[in-house]
This record gives sequence, structure tokens and C-alpha cells, in this order.
Amino acid sequence: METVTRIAADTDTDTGTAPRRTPRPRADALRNRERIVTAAREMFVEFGPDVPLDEVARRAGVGNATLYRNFPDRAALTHEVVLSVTSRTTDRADEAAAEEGDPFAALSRFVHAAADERVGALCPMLSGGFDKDHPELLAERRRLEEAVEGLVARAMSAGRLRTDIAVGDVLVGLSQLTRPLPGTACLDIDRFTHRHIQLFLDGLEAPARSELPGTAATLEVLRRRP
Amino acid sequence: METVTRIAADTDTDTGTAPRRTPRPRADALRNRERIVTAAREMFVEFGPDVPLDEVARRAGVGNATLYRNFPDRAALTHEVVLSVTSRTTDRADEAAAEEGDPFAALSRFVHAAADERVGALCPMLSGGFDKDHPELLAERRRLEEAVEGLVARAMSAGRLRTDIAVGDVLVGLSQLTRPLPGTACLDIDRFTHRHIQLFLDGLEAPARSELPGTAATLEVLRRRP
Amino acid sequence: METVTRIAADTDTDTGTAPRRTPRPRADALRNRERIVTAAREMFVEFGPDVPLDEVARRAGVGNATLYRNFPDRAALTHEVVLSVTSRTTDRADEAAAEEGDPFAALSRFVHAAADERVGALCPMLSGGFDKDHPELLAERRRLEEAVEGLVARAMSAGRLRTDIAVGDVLVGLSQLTRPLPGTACLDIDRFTHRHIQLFLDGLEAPARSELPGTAATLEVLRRRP
Amino acid sequence: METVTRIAADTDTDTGTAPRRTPRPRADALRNRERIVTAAREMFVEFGPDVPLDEVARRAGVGNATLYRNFPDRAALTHEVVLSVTSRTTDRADEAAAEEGDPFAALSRFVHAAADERVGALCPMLSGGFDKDHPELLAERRRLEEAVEGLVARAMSAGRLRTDIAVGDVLVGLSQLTRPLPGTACLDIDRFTHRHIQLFLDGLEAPARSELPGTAATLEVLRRRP
DNA sequence: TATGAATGAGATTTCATTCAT
DNA sequence: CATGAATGAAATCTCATTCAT
Repeated sequence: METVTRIAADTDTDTGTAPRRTPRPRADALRNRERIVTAAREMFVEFGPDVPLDEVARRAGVGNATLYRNFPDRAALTHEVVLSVTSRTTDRADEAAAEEGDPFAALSRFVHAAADERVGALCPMLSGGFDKDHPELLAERRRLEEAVEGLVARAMSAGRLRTDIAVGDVLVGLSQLTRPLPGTACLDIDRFTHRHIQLFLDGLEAPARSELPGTAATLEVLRRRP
Repeated sequence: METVTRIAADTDTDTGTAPRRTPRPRADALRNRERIVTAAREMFVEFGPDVPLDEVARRAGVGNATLYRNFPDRAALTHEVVLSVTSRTTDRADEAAAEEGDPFAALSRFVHAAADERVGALCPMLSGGFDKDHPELLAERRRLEEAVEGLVARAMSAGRLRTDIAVGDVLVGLSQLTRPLPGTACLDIDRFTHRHIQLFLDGLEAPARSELPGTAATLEVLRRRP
Repeated sequence: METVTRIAADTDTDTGTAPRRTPRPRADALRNRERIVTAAREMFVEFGPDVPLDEVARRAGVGNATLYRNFPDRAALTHEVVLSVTSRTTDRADEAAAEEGDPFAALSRFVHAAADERVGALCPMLSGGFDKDHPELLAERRRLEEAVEGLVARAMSAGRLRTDIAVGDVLVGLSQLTRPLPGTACLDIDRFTHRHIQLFLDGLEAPARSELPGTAATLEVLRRRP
Repeated sequence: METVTRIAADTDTDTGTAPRRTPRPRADALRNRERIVTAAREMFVEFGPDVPLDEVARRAGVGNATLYRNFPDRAALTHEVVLSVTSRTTDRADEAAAEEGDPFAALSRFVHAAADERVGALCPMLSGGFDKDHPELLAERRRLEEAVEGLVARAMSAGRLRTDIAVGDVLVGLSQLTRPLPGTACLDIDRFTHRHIQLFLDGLEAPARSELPGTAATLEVLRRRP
């Protein structure tokens, strides 16, 4: 269920033909690709989606042409980053479902973990310049929605969540609230982010919560975050 | 209590000769200035803070140089837009305080009205490229904070708001949740915005709200929105 | 023999028609024209011939449109400045001729006075963008050349000037050596200007140094240049 | 002793892995850089220091962005041109010192050669828009001053130069007299340039004209200036 | 294949000149 | 007639993308 790195059509089935002394160089290429995506994810968060690709390449420690070899244009890189973040976020949802007993605690844990994965950074990327309906992306998004669906359904059927809440509400609210501000100002905001998504979460909680059970569970979850 | 248009340095210090009552021709100029700010506000919302200024000028119906005459650089224009939105938002807060009897309804009305004023559009502009600590801006921000402070305090002392809520929580949460996505995608999101801020608002409500009184009031408020 | 301010076609012969209560406003117009030319002369010297005309208008204390009413384009203003400087320089030559007894002293006085009139500022203006052969200008230049011709001839026939010197040598050398550097750096240079033109002048002086040893060597050098 | 092309920060500090002997591909880049500097030098001479950089790029036969890659702004290009001209002028001084026997001939040769190198083109560039005190530039200027110092000292101790002459007099006079006029007019002037610097040089020559009658008169004149 | 360099298209900003009051 | 404002054309500089080594 972990994130899998995809390399287009690189099935490595050429071992049967020529002796090819060097099967190794692929390692470097793969590593480069990873580093580019990582750098892009970080810099999209830090500087927004318009960050110069040359800068991304520089941070990744590769030449710009290497970036373009791997991702023919900005759309392709954005696509990969969105895919990557979506995938990692799904992983967090699965972890939360698997490891938290309390249904609301599971949801809370997921939400805070997703914030740490910078789901919010996806928002501005969704705005333009790449194909939001690419099949690969749709599939990954579906995976995420299903995972969150599970968390929501469980919390709801345990009577812990308002019944008028949809998965989309959680995901969109979460994304918006964790959207980083480009530039250094983001740090000030960052200190409040987890507090705000918790407030949002509180709004999702089922009423007659005079005891506020979710909040206690959530605080516990927050305490365990890295 | 309404927004006041500021013209830089209109000191009229004629050194004692003729009275020179009217630097009259400004009628057009003022109108142009207004139109530029309006166009900028709209386009910052629609396309983000990096929208080409030439496009802003085009939408305002003036030549690009007219824009630059009024606002020497992007920072100056951004400054004015932030000032304008802040001011208008404060006006909404004052209206809500004056015209709504129920304290929570007043807060709700403000929050939804602020969303309509596109407070969220301020977020990405706050990230960089202009002086966030300009005195004029600080003053206006203070005015807004005071107005919202009033709304929050009233709702809180009526026992309608959780007591651990600060003005900043409202403003930041509100801003983030209403932050527009550049590009056409924003429209899809927009349909949910008021729903999401209502959810957030619900999270701020005082517990033992088994009857959910605020929600009823809010729905009423929402119904009356234009 | 003093500089006369010229206003095109402003013969003021309209006193015979309508009663026209106000024959006065012309005074202001004339004054404005003078102030523009003065400001332009100063700023051409200080910032070079590309100084923004709006700045010239500002220094003159008039609106830019007033400048353009008097001088339809930069060429027209340049023309007037060149005319003005030429005229004033001629005045200096006439004064020197009239008031100095010693022929070489007269020439010297003229040269240094011309430097103070900023003849050098004319050089870059001569380079382009206006009609160097305008009859009005030709006439004024002729006046200057004649005046300097007189100074040179007198010094030469008194045996005080090398006989291979032409008026052009004096004027061009003088102009080049006094050409100001735009920007503040000119001040450093300025301190040396009079020294340098004096050195140049010394080169023009008739020898008692009949042997001129360096010149022979130099001619040989020049002959070998590519 | 010849001009050395400088490449910024080519420190080659490979951190110990493979030897990476050849950052080879620079052959073209270097050539481009040279061509840009050459084009800039020529066009600064021909059109003045405000010539559009796009035009410089065009003359160099490269895209404008290539120019900006090599020289981030006009100041950087100006810096390089000043450096280059200074360096080449120093080379001319060294050559003259080495190859001319007669001290005054050496100085003369240098002066005329410097004119051919267009030292005068440096003048308007020195006025603004770049750091005149950059260490690299100071060093190169020092080299030039030392070289000319040598020529002057030699001529002086051979009794061929007035003893009140400083290196600065030579360099400034030379620069001013050879300063080109932007625009086509420069050609007319150009024909006289060598003649004029020769006249200037003559002024520097030691008298056998011990009496210097004009100078006394001139000093009197200067004393009376306002 | 990976790289640094090159490129053209576009964004920002300035300025000479014209217009409306 | 004088003015401030408006304008488009041009200059500076940036960046996504392509090329050559």
C-alpha cells in the first residue's frame, strides 16, 4: 500500500539481449527523478506553483535539461507531484485506519498527517496548466477518496460525525486550510494550521458532544505527531 | 463608516496666492484610479496575484501607463487592493454588528459577507512583494480586528462561542477557506465555500448546542444573501 | 551684442484691433520659455541630453504640456539650448576681445569663460536628433566662429600662437575637454577642467621652442600607425 | 602582458570524486561572451552607453537572453567593457614602453594608440550605473596608471615633459579628447582626434620655451574669474 | 544520457508625446 | 494658455523550453 515510484515504460526486461556490462546507470536516473519530484514538492509548497523550473533543478542538484528530459513540461512535473502527494496522503489515511482504534481519532490523525504531507499545496496546482482528469490521477484520487470515505463512514456510523458531511467536505476544507502561503510568511501561519484544522474538525463532530470526546482523542493524536 | 478613497499627498498647500479652490479635473482621474483598483481586486481573485498588470489595465479600460502613473509598481497596487478589501470587510463587520440582533447571527452574517468580499484573496497577496507593515495598512488591519473582536466578544459573552477562540482564529480560518483558486477551477470550489465556512463556524460554536441554535440563525442569514 | 530671446512670430502688432484688456499675460509666457531653456541647459549638462523632458519641465516649474507647447519636440528644445549656449559663448568671446589688452590673455579668458558657459555640453547634443544645419543655428555658429577667429588671428599676428592652428581646433578641443560627465562624477572632473584646457592652450602657444623635438618623433610614430 | 579573459568564479572545486578534467563545452560560450563584449565596446563607442542591449545582442549575433545570461544587467556588461578597454590600453602602454626608444615618442605612441583603443568611450560609462570602485576594476586601473606613470616619468626625467604634469592629466585629457560623439557626427570629429591629442601633447612638452609668456597672463585671467 | 548554454516570447516599467479640462 | 492625465511604443529583464556537446 506504500507509494510506488513510477517510471514510464522502464520495465527493465532487456537483460536477455546483449551482455551490456553496465546495468547500473539506471540507479542514477531513478534517483534523479526522485530528487526532482521531491524538490518540486518542497518548492511548490514554499514558493507556490510558479517557481522557476531552473530553480527546482538546481535544488534537485541536476541540470535543467535533466528535469526536462524526465518531465517534458511544467504540466508533467505538476502531474507527478500531485500524484505523489495524493499517494502519500492515501498512505497516511490507510495508516490512520489501521493503527487507530477510535474512529474519530483515526479521522483526526489522518487530517493532521495530511496537513503534514502538505495536501494544501495541491490546491494551487489544481488551478490550471495541467490535465486534472488524467486517468492516472483519477485513479489515485479515487484511492484517496475511498480511504477517506472509510474513515468518515466509520466515524459517522459510530455516531461521532454529523451525518451531513461528505468526503469532499473533509478533503476540500482540509486542503484549503493547509494551503501554504508562498514566501516566508507561511511560517507564521504554519504555527496555527493544526489548530485551525482542529477547529474545522470540531465543526464536523456530531452534536450532543457535551463531553467533547473527539477533542480529547485529537489532542492525544496531536501529541504524538513528530 | 464606509470605505474612504485615499489619494496620496493631496495636501493643497498653495503658498498663499490665489485660493485655487478646485484641483478639479481629477474627476476622471479618480474614476480611473477606482476602476484600476476594482479590476485588480477582481483579477487577483480570479487569476491570482501574479496576473499581468497589462491585463488589469485592459480590464480597467485604461492604458498600462495610466496604471503605472497611479501605482508605480505592483507592490503599490497590491497595497491599495489589500487596503480596499480590508476596509470593505470592516464595513461588513460593522453592518453585521449594527443590523443583526442575535450575536451568533451577527458573526455568521459577517463571515459569509466577508467571503463575498473575497477576503481570501488577500492571502496570497500577503505572501510577498509589498510592505505588510505599512502604517496605513496596520491601521486598517487594526480597525478590522477591532470590529471582529466586537462580534466575537459579544457572541462569546452570550455563551454562544467556545471560549478558546481568538479573533485571529476567525480571520485566518475565514481567509484560508475562502482563498480562491486561480483559474477556472475556482468556480467548482466556490459553490462549496459558504458551506465550508459554515462548517468551520459550527466548530467555533459553544457546545451543549444540542439544539444547534446557531445553525438555524445562519441558514436564515444565508438565505438573505444576494 | 547680448543674447536676444527669440519668440517665433510674436510681433505683438495686434494692438490696433480689439481693445483686449490684457496685454500682460505674455510676460508669464516669456518667463516660462526662459525658465524651460535654462532648466534644459542645466540638466543637459548635469544628466546628459537624454534627460526626461518631464523632469526638465518640473525643474522649470511648469507642466510638461507647457514645455511641449513651446517646443514641439525634443529637437526643438535642443535647438534652442544650442542656440542659447552658442550665443552666450559668443558674448564671452566679444567681452574678452573688448576687455583684455594682451592678445593671448584675451584668448585665454575666452576659453575659460566658455568652459564656464558649458560649451562642452553642446557636444553630445550635436550628435543626433536635431537639425544641425538649421539656418538660425548656422548663423549663430558663424557669429561664434567669427568672434573666435578674431581672437585667434590677433594672438597669432602678435606671434603668440602657433601658425598651424585653426579656429576649429580651438573650438573642438575646448568643447571636448569641457564636456561634462552625466551624473555626480562630473564634479571630480570639474575640478581639473580649467587646468586641462590650460594645458591644451599651452600646446597652442607659439614656441620660442622652435625646435619642437617631440613633434618630429610623434610624426614618425603616427606614420607607422595601422 | 596581454589581456586576459576573466570568467567569474570558475573555481573548479570538484569535491574529490572523479577528476572531471574538462568543463569542455565552454568553447562556444566563451566565444559568445567575447563577441558580446566586443559588440558592446563598439556600440558604446558608436551610440553611447545607453544603446539598447537587445541591439548589442543582435550585433553580437546572439539572443538577448544569452547576453543577460552572461551579464545579468547593464552594469555587469559595462563593468566588463571598462575592464576590457582598460586592460587593452595598458597593453598599448606596455608595448609603447618596450618598443620605442625615445621617451617622448613612447608617450606619444601610447597616447595615439589609446585613442585608437577608444579610451574616450570609457568617459560616459564612468558617469553612472555601475560600481566604479569594484576591486577588479581598481586593480586594472592601477595597472594602467602604473604603466602610464612609467612613460611619463621616463619622458620627464629625460627633460622632455613639463614637470608639473601628473599621470591623471594625461589620462583625463586623453580620455576627454577622444570621447566619441554618439551618432554619425562622430566621424567628422574623428578625423581631427589625433590632431587634437597631438596639440594637447604639445602642451605637455617641456619648453625650451622657458619664458612661457602666455601662462602668466592666463593665471591672471583665471584669478579674476567669478 | 546529462549538462550548460541558447533562445524567443512575454512581463515590467519608462518616456515622449497627445488630450481634456 | 496652462495643466495634469492618458497613451502606446520601446527598453529591460525573466523564464519555459530547446539545442549542442
